[in-house]
Amino acid sequence: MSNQDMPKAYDFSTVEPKWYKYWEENNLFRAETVRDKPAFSIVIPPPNVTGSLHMGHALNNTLQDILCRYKRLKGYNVLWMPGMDHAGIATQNVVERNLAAEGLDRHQLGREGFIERVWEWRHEYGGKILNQLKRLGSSCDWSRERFTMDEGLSKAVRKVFVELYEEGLIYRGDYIINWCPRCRTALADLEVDHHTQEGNLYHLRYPFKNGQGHVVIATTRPETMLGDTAVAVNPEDPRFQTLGDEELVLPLVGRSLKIIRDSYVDTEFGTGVLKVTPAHDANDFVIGERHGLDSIVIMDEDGRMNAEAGSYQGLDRFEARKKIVADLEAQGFLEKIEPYQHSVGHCYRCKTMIEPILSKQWFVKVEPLAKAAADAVRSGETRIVPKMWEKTYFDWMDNIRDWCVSRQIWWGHRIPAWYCRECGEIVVSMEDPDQCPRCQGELVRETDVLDTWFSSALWPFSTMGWPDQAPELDIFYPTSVLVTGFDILFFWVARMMMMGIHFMHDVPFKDVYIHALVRDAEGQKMSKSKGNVIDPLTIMDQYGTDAFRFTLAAFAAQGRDVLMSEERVEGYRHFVNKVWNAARFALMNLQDMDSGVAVAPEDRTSADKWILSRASKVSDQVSVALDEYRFNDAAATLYHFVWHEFCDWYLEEAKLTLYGKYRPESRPATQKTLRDVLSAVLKMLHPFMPYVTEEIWSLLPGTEGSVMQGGYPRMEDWNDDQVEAEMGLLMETVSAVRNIRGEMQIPPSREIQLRFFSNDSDSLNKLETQGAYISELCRASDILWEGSGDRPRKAASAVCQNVEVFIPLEGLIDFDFEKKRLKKEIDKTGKELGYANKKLSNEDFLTRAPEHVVDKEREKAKELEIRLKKLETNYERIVAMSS
RNA sequence: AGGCGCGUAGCUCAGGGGGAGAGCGCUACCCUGACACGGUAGAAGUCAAGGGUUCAAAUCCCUUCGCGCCUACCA
Repeated sequence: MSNQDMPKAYDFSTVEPKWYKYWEENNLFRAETVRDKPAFSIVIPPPNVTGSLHMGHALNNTLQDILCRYKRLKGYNVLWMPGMDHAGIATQNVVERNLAAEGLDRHQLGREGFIERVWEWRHEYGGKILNQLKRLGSSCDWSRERFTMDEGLSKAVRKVFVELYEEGLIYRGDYIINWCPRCRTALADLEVDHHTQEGNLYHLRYPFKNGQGHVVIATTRPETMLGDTAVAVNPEDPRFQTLGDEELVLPLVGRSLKIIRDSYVDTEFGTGVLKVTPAHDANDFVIGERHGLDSIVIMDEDGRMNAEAGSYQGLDRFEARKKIVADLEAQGFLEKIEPYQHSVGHCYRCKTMIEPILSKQWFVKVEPLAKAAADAVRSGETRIVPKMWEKTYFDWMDNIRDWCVSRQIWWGHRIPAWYCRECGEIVVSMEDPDQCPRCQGELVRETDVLDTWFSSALWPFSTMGWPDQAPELDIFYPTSVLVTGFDILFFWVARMMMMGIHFMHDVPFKDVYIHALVRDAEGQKMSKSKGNVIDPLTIMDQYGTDAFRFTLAAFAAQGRDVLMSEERVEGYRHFVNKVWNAARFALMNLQDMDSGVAVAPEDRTSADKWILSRASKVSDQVSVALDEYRFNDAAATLYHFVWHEFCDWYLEEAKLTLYGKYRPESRPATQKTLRDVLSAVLKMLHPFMPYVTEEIWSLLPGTEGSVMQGGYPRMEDWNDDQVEAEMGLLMETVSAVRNIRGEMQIPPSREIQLRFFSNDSDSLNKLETQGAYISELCRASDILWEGSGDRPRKAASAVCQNVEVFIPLEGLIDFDFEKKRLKKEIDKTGKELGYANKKLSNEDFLTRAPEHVVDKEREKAKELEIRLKKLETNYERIVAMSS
């Protein structure tokens, strides 16, 4: 393919589709179970089977892909383990909705039938997100794709459950849990979202049994009074010191209530009297335990009142509230209702208001696991990046509560526990038991399934074949890094730490890189309900995957949220196009290149040596940035280098040699330089923009295979500070002349004369050897290298380091304007000099500041002084001219 | 209620003790044989406010104000 086939504008839509297929067909993402290369491994945060790609996924997976592609270039044996999560409640909800559309519900199908339907759904519609990840360019090893409900992972889950049970770290008990009446399941504390909302504080009168008055209690949930088994006051509260052992009568119910003393009661809140409902409030439950109170559950799993609620049985909890309040009022037990704002828990899946209910659930005793997990971070075995998240992690680990792992749904890992009908024995085992080992009685299996996060907690080792012996475990565990958002730090990261350490005796990852959340341009969290969601697929359709990925990387600064806006993506689309056109230029000029030709250092022009030196430094900087997860730095470094050094300066200079205008004999060396630097650029950019770099690579002469093969560019030999300084002066000079041209409104077509003066013959000589560049880049027809001597009288001037340049342009220069321009320069230089001198005259600065800082300041002052003198001389000359 | 983070150019953000930066936008000139998704040049900031530490503070510490987030059992 020649440049004639390369369109002027990069068209991602024709380029992108072919390459992903090529990569997959050539197994370029395949991890090997060999040990002759260093290993680098990442497990993907498994997306939900129900999920579709959103901005969070796009950021998360782009960053992982950048690391994986970068490490592959660096010669690592890379495993990026992909897979999906069965997402218990979410998936069950989706399938139940589909059933509802057919007029069915899951109970009509029965457990087996329903689960079958879920599997059908999973195979037919689930996991479309994986194709979206491919669209994004994710270089996962798809041959190893796993699912949290597949056979191997189910085995791992069962083994972990059984072992923890045998170790006494899993138990079953009555506990107050968060109940979602819509999902009809228990939820872990973490699965409850609290938001403040408007409610009422109801003040109720509870009369004394002896008929002598009443106490007033305050509650936000009056319907729970039906389950009250005591009333509590603070033992320190002076208002209740005279209270004896009188009992109260619970209104509407007639039950006798003791008055207990408990320091939990806040004397400041409400009336200082607390109704105690152990079965429906987490705090009351604790108080009930302390005082040996009865617990009366008054609701069923739908949130309707049960038989314990007497005449209210069958009413929904909110209807019951209305009716109870009305009845209390009618009977004179309602003192007042005041509006009250309070925080109420909602199901994180379906947003239904949760109800705390006492019930029998399975728990993991996590304190010992959490302690080990915290210690592993404290000791540095696992590093959390950025470090600020460590504190959050420790706070949670140190105050952790037991983890309720049973869920009353059907889709998930069914708990491997059996109950004996005869003797009540509980059997937990790897193999399904036939009969009770104690009394040979009939066993029934637990109907609950495990929390989805139970299986994802095992992800780093279950995906690699555990509990079987698998070479992957030896080679790739612990994984190198986990890339994730902080929103699942507790749900997932913390639990993987606990399980990994406990079962693998080693941390699951060496680094945890926590990236930002993606928000919209206003800083709002993107959510469907707010309607501010930007769909990554739409963005990719419009701007191309490479531009999108580069945008994500460029704005993924540590500890900051990413505000996504389309303008930015558009900006980086321009960058992709710039890269494309730089390649187009290169290909036009490399047609006749002899790849085999030997190039000696002296064959190269200064510009060649300069760009090689710059590329060398940039490759180091990008490397260091990526090693430290500073994706935005890496992206910015590349952007600046490619656009503002390679394109703006090098290509312009290379044109002279390539077109035979300057050192035509260096053409082969410049061709080789151009090719080599472009090739290095493609490799460095490849992790960020895989598609366009692969396309250009395939067109570039002298390349073979994929851009991701053959290693990261090694260019340390090209480092050359001297040539960089030389080119620095050239660029400064050219910019100074262009500045004058611009400010003086000298038309670009107008050629000018330049006259250089300097008492430093070395600098002048070096510039002179590059006179051709200067004349081309400044559009100067005539350059005089004068060293010392009389400065031209009618000319604009500039000072660049130790060189002065004059542009004699009688008739074109507005001398008043030149006067103003020079004055501005003089003021600026004078100000800087004053500042430097002030520092240098400060005795404390001279004695206390480090020597190199003082030296630098002295040097600066000296340079500024010389510069100022020259500027002033030139200024006076102009003044003399115009008077 | 505690904890964390953030206030830097018109916008979006880097930087994080010794010369205020980038992208976009804006202004002027230019379709020069890679690119107008482009080129050259330019204007633009009391680095939220106040105090402290230091020879030196946008940067470290404290306070205040504004914004965001996380955690929590005030009925």
